[in-house]
Amino acid sequence: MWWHQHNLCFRHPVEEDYSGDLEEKVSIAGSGTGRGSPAVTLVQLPSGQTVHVQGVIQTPQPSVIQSPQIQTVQVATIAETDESAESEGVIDSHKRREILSRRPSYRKILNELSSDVPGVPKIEEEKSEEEGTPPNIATMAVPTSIYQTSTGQYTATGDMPTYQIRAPTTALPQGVVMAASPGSLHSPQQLAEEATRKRELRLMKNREAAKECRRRKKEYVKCLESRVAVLEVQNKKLIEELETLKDICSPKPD
DNA sequence: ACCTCTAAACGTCACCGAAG
DNA sequence: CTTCGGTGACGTTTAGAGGT
Repeated sequence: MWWHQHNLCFRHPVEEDYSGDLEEKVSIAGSGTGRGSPAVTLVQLPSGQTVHVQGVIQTPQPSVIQSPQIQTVQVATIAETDESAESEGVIDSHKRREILSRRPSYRKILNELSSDVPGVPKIEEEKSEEEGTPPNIATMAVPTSIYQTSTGQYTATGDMPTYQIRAPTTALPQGVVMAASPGSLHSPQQLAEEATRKRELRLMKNREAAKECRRRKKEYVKCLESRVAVLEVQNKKLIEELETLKDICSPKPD
């Protein structure tokens, strides 16, 4: 399973897709300066996006590798629970299954990443315009008329593609949802209407959820790309440092 | 101008876990 | 148990690039 791979092997489809060519595509604009200088490095991602990597590389202890390694930690945790499961029984096996079977949401993963890497932006809990709206049927049926995509573009829901327009015309007008109490439904026709209404509502919500999910996924992928770029630079600097130390420490031939 | 290909975005369905 | 939100999978549409 996808998430199994993510946990146990530190492999991730996204990483698999991107890490390979990043090695070639990531270009380092202002390559690392000497030790001690304020190493501000511009890293260009394959997408053209540039990343400043200063904050990440500057660690309190310059010679110690401090990679977040979130996945490794997860593996260790799982291993521990595996051992204790023998003594603790069913409860832990349930938990284990939970960990293994269900992949955390992109928001969770990215937020974990961002807590380890200062340069990584957090995904907002909710979009600001949604925050103010109470969980009330009448208001939540209104899709945002304009929202900003992850690429910074603004999309109006008004200019929908044709296949969206031909969505069932029985859909209620946006923002208006009939509040029919179950007790007031008698005839089969009313029941059918109620079922249709519920279906339309569910579809609409799922539509929005899918959009949001894709947005988060894109953000997550971007985050991983930046992280890869950052780690590449960090790696390069460490190699350079190692070479320098080797030069210093190697016995000189007489 | 017209195809053909491809990447990106979308809508829907099915499934799962969390919450009530 | 039911409801709801998140997400993978799948099929569809669209826009843009490249070839004829």
